[in-house]
Formats: sequence, C-alpha cells, structure tokens
Amino acid sequence: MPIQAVEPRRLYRQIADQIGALIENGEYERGTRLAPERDLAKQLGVSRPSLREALIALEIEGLLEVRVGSGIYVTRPGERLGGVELADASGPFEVIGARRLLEGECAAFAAKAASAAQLRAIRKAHSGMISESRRHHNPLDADRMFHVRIAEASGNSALVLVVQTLWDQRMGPLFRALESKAEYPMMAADTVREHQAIITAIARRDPGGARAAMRRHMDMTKKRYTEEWKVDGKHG
Amino acid sequence: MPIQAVEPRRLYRQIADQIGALIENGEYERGTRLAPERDLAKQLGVSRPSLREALIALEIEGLLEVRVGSGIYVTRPGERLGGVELADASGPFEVIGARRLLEGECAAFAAKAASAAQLRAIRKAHSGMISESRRHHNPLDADRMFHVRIAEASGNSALVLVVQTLWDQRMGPLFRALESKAEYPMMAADTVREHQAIITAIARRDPGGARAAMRRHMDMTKKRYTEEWKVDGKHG
DNA sequence: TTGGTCAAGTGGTCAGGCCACTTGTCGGAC
DNA sequence: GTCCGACAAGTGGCCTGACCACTTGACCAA
Repeated sequence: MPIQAVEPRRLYRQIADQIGALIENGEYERGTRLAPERDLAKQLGVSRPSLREALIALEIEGLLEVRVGSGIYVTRPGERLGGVELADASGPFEVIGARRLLEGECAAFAAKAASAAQLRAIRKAHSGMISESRRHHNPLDADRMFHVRIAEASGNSALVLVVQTLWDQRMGPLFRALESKAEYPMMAADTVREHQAIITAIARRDPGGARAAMRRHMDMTKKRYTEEWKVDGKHG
Repeated sequence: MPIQAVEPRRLYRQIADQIGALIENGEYERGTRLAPERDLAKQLGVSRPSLREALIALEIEGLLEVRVGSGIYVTRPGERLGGVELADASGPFEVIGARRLLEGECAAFAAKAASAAQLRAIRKAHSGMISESRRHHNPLDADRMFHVRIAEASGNSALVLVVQTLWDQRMGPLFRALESKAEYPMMAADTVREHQAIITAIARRDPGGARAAMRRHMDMTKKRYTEEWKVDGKHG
C-alpha cells in the first residue's frame, strides 16, 4: 500500500459535504427552507461561524441561497437518484479527451474569427511561455493562458469558461501526482513546438488546420502523460 | 435608466472581490504569501471571521490555498494582462452555441457506449420531466438531469462536468430575465418531443443520428429564446 | 552533520453578543 | 369590510476576544 499524505479536512468542508450530500441525495427539494443557522449549528455540534463558512461554500457551489432575515433555501435539487455512479474527480485522460474535442473547435473558430488584437494576445502568451521555460520557471501558467486566449479568440465566452474549467481540473489529486515529477524543460520544448503549429494555422486562417494542430497537441500531451504514468509505476 | 434591484452585497463578497481583483490583475504572483489573517483583516477594516469567509470563497474559486500554521498562498496567477476584454457572464446564445457543439458529441458517444443502466437512467430522467410538466411544475430540474445523464453515458466524467457547468450558467442574470416569462407548458411539449428523438437515436446505437438530434434540440432551443427575446422587447 | 527541542507565528474553532432586515400579525383609519 | 401602517418575533450579518493545534525555523546537544 502506498503511503498517502494525510490531509486533515477542515471543519467547514466536512459540514458542507454533509449538507451537500443531503441535498444531492434528494433529502431536500428545491426551495426547501433549512433550519435557522443557530439551530443547524447546534444540531451539527459546531459553532455558528463554522456553519456559516460551510454555508458560504455551498452557496458558491450553487446548492444554496441565503436570504437575509428570511432563511436558507435549497436552489439546486439532487441528481444522485437513479444515476449510475461515476468518479467525482475527472481523471487526466478524460480531461484530455474532452479538451481535444473542445479546444479543437475553439482553434477552428479562432482561425475563422480572431481579430488582430486577439491574435496578438495569443502570440504574447506563447512568447511568455517560451521565456518562462527558458528561465526554468514553471511554464504552466503561461500554458494555461495560451489556451484561454485561443478560446477567447473563438468569440464565445462560454467556451472560454469551459476551457478554464477543464484546465483547472489539473489541480486535482490525480493530476498532481502525475505532474510533480514531470521534466518541464524537455516537455516544454515539445509543447512550444506544438503551440507554434497551432498559431501558424490560426494566423493562416485555416480552420481545419488549426483544429488538426490542436488535436495533435492534445494527443501528444496524452502520450506524454502515458509515459509519465509508466515511469511513475516503475518507481513506485 | 431602468430601475435596478438593489442588492446589498455581503461583506465577504466585497472582500473576496477585492482580493480576487488584486490577484487577477497580477499584483501577486503564484506562490506569493499574503499577510496573516489578523493583519489582513485590520488592513481591510473588517473582522477576522468576515475575512475568513472571503478567503474560503476565494479558496473554492481556486485562487488561493490556505495552509494551516503556515499562511495564505496564491495558487492561480492573474490573466487580465494583455487580454482582449470579454463579457464575464456568458450570454444565452453563446452558451447554447457551446452546448450544441459539446452535447452533440456527448450524445454521439452515448449512442456508442451507453450501458443498459445508463440508458435506463436517461429514460427515467425523461419520464420525470414529462410528469413534472404535467403537474405544471417547473420541469427545469428534470431537464437538467436529462442532459447530465446523457453526458454520464458518454463515459467521460470531464464531459459531465462541462455539461453541468454550462447548464448552471442559466442562473446568470441574462438567462433569468429571459426565462422568467417563459410559457413552460407549451415549451415543455416541444422539448419533450426533441428529447424523445435523442433517446431514440441513442437506443438505436446511431451516433450520427444522436448528434444530429441533439443539435436540432439546441437549434430549436435557440429559436425559442429568440422568440422570447422579441416578445420581451415588445413588452419592455 | 544530524537530530531533537522549543518558541513564535499562524490558521482553526468557539462563545456570546448586538444590529439590520424580513415577515406575518394585529389594530386603527377609512 | 377593507386597507394600510406599526409592531414584534425570527433570522441572517457582523463583531470582539479568546484558546487551541499546527507549522516553521532557530538553537542546542550528541
């Protein structure tokens, strides 16, 4: 059994998960009013500040709505009932698969519609990534920006949102385990080359080429992950 | 100037927005440690509990990481620098456009890979929507579940995440204005018919047909929004 | 050099309190 | 009888002050 990092879950997280589970399991319907904060805190055996932190977490996650002077209301109903269970956190390969589909189209749209300023922004992000990796910094931030800029150039802000959401899945535990040992300088060189191909296709106003270049980039990323995975397996 | 609903922003939101803006604007680099909670609270002129609520909000939004006994660290860098500005909230038509692309592929994958249980879950969500609208309830929850179930059947949990994210954009202000006047019973009948076509194609194991049916559904939804928009314009 | 100890700094949590807002009720004015 | 304004109870918003647990780095001894 591999040794795992112990991570003491903070109280507000435990409370939020508990209440969240109740909602997701359909214990409360949409619009239901929960007990007052004071009572809820007493029932859970925690202080009101801790409960409030949990409520804020659930509010941001979109499950609850807090109305001053009135109460706490459920805004989103559960959806666990009758569903086939699925892992909560998306695995690296699933994310890559989704990005291949999505960002391929983003690149195609960008090739069709990018303004001169947007093209400049893409190029700037790209050169930022080059200089970061030359300085042996972690180029991940610049990498993220490159992809976001392309999504922006597609002209559809919903696509930008989705690209960000998927990228930020990298913060999950599986990704972290995978990327902690990555050899950035070497990987970055390949990544930069693939990015360059995408930019060229977009600048050439070649939607099909841009799509293909983006998909190739995702395929190569997947391959790099696979190799990392294997190496990791040997070591551990 | 139209009269707007005054909505007193809660303190933690104001604080979170302020700190969030600092990060987004690139004032802090990734990994920077912020001032201790006590000092930060004093600087902002608020109490520590309020500041803590803001920090939790920013933590959930992925901008910060709080390490016990150590401090508060920036995890995501800003990206406003050099970008071409874009509306924050995605408009209804942008969301529909993104969903057309994405969920079309989800439906195609589902037609290829759905298990018997997953197909059952899709059908159950669909019949749930029918009964809801018959009882003149708002069928939106059941509608959401239908689309989520199809994404689940695609076998890629990252796609599920994305479908949920896009759907939940409906909670934004523009959508709300659009949907508040919608005639549910009438719209629901069309929606149910289009959903039925999607289910049929998936059950037939016809990826192309499923994709086309889903895209048709999105096109029709867009059309319904357009009409709603016009009606709304006339009234207002 | 290595390892342990200790103290300062920092986040985690709690208790109790006061204020502002919402909501429903009740009584008076018409 | 109807309407409307005042009042009070309930509820969330926010604050103060305190104590505990953990991290971190410095210092000391083997």
